[in-house]
Amino acid sequence: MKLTSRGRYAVMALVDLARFDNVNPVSLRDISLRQGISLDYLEQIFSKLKKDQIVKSTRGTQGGYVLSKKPNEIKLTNIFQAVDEKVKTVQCKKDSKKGCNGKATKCITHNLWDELESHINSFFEKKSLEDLLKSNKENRL
Amino acid sequence: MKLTSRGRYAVMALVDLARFDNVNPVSLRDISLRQGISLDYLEQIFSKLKKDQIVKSTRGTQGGYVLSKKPNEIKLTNIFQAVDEKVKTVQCKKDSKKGCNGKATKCITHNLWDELESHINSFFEKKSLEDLLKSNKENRL
DNA sequence: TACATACCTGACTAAAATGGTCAAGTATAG
DNA sequence: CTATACTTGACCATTTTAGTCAGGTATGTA
Repeated sequence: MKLTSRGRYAVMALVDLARFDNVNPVSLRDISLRQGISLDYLEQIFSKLKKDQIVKSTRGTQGGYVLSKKPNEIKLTNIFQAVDEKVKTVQCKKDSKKGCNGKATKCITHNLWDELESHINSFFEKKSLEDLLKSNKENRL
Repeated sequence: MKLTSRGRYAVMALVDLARFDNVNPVSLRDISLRQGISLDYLEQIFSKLKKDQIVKSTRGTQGGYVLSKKPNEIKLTNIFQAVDEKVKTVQCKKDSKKGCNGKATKCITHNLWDELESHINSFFEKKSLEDLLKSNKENRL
């Protein structure tokens, strides 16, 4: 089980964005330079973030991205969901041949993964962008 | 972020094993048939479990595997560790070019992943094979 | 002793996911 | 009208996953 770097980049970029969008929109180019993430890759990620209305965009010179909500309203769940970084443990739906179809007869460990999933998600649901900003006040890059 | 099926199979197989090893060793062939997991794949998995002393093996006719500890002494952490199913969130060690080398200058989200990791691991450390056996008493396959 | 059973080992592979790059746009501020 | 910056979609190399396959080796039983 591992986290992909897409999810990590998304969070890094948004924290960066939250720090700098006070006045003007922030360009991906700036984020790319500051965080060391490929510009092209950032564009992919932000198109997803936009589709889920986590950020808004302005085109043209001086354009860029802005958060569409307040930092404390953006939870990690939202971010991960947007970039397809979902916590998926079991996919028993397909294995219907061997008893686990998610309905009547569950495989022996089915409940376990359900529990795990909600355990992880509860972590993501509590943490907001604001929390990350705060914990970075001291430990500033 | 997802769990691989190797980890899932390992847990399924061990629960199965725990249920049937009261008298004789359990052959992988039986587990394979009951759980619908390829025998060859099971062998790979059990060689790892054996290396970490979670199971013991007996060769020859009537041979098979037995747990080397009591079900309540086998935590999920142990199982996952054995089959290389480790929770790894960030690998910042290599990205040393951009500030995060895990030491002095951490990347903005470094602490976050550390927190996440221990949150997940605490779940795995609490759950033992015995817990799974119990919760399967009612919900028996 | 032979043979079937079951563990043991390592090489190999198809398919999917990951982590990007590249190319060709479109919109807009100045 | 031009530079900037978002937008879209195709493409690709590498790695990981989830196995398969082909050989073993050990051992209880007949």
